[in-house]
Amino acid sequence: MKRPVPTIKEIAKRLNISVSTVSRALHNHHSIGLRTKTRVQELAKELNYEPNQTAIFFKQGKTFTIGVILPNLSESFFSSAISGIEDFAKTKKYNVLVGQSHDDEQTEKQLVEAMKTHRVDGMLLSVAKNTRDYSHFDMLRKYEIPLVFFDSIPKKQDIHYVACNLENGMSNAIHFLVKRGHRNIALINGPQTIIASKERLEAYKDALARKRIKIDARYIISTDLSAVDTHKAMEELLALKRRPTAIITFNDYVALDAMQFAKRNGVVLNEDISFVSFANLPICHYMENPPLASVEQFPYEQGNKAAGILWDLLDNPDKTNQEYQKEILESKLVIHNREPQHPSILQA
Amino acid sequence: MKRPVPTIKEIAKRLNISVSTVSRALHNHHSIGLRTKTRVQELAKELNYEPNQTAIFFKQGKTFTIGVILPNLSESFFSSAISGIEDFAKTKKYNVLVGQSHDDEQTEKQLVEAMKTHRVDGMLLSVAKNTRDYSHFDMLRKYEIPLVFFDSIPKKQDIHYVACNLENGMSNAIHFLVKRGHRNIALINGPQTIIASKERLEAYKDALARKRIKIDARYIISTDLSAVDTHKAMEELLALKRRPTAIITFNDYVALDAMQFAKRNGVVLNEDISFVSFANLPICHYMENPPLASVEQFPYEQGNKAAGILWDLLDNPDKTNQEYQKEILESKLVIHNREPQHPSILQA
DNA sequence: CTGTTAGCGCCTTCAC
DNA sequence: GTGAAGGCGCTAACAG
Repeated sequence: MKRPVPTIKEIAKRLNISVSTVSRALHNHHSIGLRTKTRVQELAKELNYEPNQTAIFFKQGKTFTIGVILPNLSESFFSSAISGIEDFAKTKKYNVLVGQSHDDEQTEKQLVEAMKTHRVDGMLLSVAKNTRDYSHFDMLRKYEIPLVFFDSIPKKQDIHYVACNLENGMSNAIHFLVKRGHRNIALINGPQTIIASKERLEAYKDALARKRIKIDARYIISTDLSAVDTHKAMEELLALKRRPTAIITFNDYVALDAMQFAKRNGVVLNEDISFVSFANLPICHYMENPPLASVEQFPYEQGNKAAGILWDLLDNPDKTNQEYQKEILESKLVIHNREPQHPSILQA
Repeated sequence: MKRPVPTIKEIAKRLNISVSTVSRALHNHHSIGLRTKTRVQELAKELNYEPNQTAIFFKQGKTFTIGVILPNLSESFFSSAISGIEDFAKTKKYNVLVGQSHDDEQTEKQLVEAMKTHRVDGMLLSVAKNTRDYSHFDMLRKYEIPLVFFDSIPKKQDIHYVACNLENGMSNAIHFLVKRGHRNIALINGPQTIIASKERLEAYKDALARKRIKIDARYIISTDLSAVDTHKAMEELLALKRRPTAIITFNDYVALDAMQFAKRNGVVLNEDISFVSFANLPICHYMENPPLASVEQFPYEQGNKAAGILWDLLDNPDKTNQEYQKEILESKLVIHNREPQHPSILQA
């Protein structure tokens, strides 16, 4: 025979006072006499009273939950980002619902739908690689569910977002390489359909131009980021008469694939060809010949800021469809040293 | 001037029928005439009616949300596990709340508390490395919130859990090494305080015994899993007169640290000393000299099964404190080939 | 200072 | 086949 879960009603009955008094007493409302207040609070403690959140969610029309949809937690970029989000959410007593789109548009849409149904107060989203249609984002707007993008941003007006400007990082990267005597610098880029590739490409061109280095179209290759495609790209580059002496890759994974291929084809890594990439994965610290440097994109900070913007929107719902907040972090080139930065460990 | 969000009340008013009729019509209740049913459903569609989940949560006293607390999403083990959880949850229309304890007991407790407050229907948890006190788990039991552990299990009776039996994997590993002629096989283990270390140690001893190899205490070293501690362990091992020719490490990260140290000290990896580890990180595929093999612990499956058990408990709440469900997967040795298994890519 | 009351959206007896 | 009414737990407007 278990006692029913205590409610304010229960407390009220036991104390022969009204529920509203109990409610106010529990909230330390000033209009409640000290005597009753303490009586209520003591009984509440004694009964292990805890407000029923579902009732409060209902009443307030809020769930104190934000939804986060991102491509893939297995990428350290995103697991860092979610830490940034989580840490912010914690300070605001918000909880975090996650969903992985696995870079699939359909899955992304389903997740958006599921989270809308669950009535999250707002959402953070990093767009899946193959998402072309943005109707689910418009839908959220119609429902006035604030949405803040981070890292992977749709080509779309009037959105809130946090992203990392790659120009600076790319410019640093080129500068770094040129200073080391490189003039033949290739770029293994991602698919042309995604914004991130465009940005890299433009930054690459700009940076070379500023160094007065002529752009060679054969040095610029788009891939779908798969290992095979990267290998093909490398094959092309290695076959060139004027072989590049340095290669900048879309991200560290691509760099790994590229380097693996190069090595198998007799290239001495970072001597014959130097590599620089984007993202700065922790595993680079374990490699014998990691890319010489990576452009850091601050995932933790992006997540954290995105959550901050969302928080701001939740606070001022009117803003949601008015002023669009954009936050742009500056990327930065990180020269790799070989000392291992230990990734957080233990898996038991 | 925006219309209010449509409710069944609204629909009822417009159709001049009662809310209960609307409610039943929307649920396809048999006692509702076809005419009214379709009228209701059409209007509902037209108004874009959607039931207010928070109201339903409230009414049903459920949130259709499960909480997942794990040490660290940055470990690929856990990001796989969460995929397993997410995939299961999706089939049951459950959502997943996540929290990272960062292997800290206090954080873990706070997360448990926060999720309890949020009224998750149940929780999945992988215990933080330094958690000694289990009062938060008992607390959940008192609140009758079902809890299923996975991977990292507390030393505690009467719990539901999914774990991976390391015996098989360890036995395979030893067999693998012995077959290659090794007799001097060391173990760099984790901290003695955690169960996972104990399991490994016992399995190691058993497996050696079965091979009739005498156990040398100097071959067994406990570390706190940090890089420095691993390096120290390696130093000790390398200093032995009878140097080990093979080393089994607690996990891949430890293996990486150990190998890095060994290499710097002139050891030719996997020739002078062969390495075998636990976990099978994807990055191993990119290494020039990865551990020869890893004991796979099936994180996706563990997460998936744990979610399944939780689902079962949610369905039969009486079970929660009665039959304790334990699911034990068999670990398996995976011989590394060098072909890259591409980790899911893109970060833009 | 405290109590009364209404109502959030939905579901579910119970009654017609 | 349909409607009326009550209630889930909590808050807040209004009334003393």
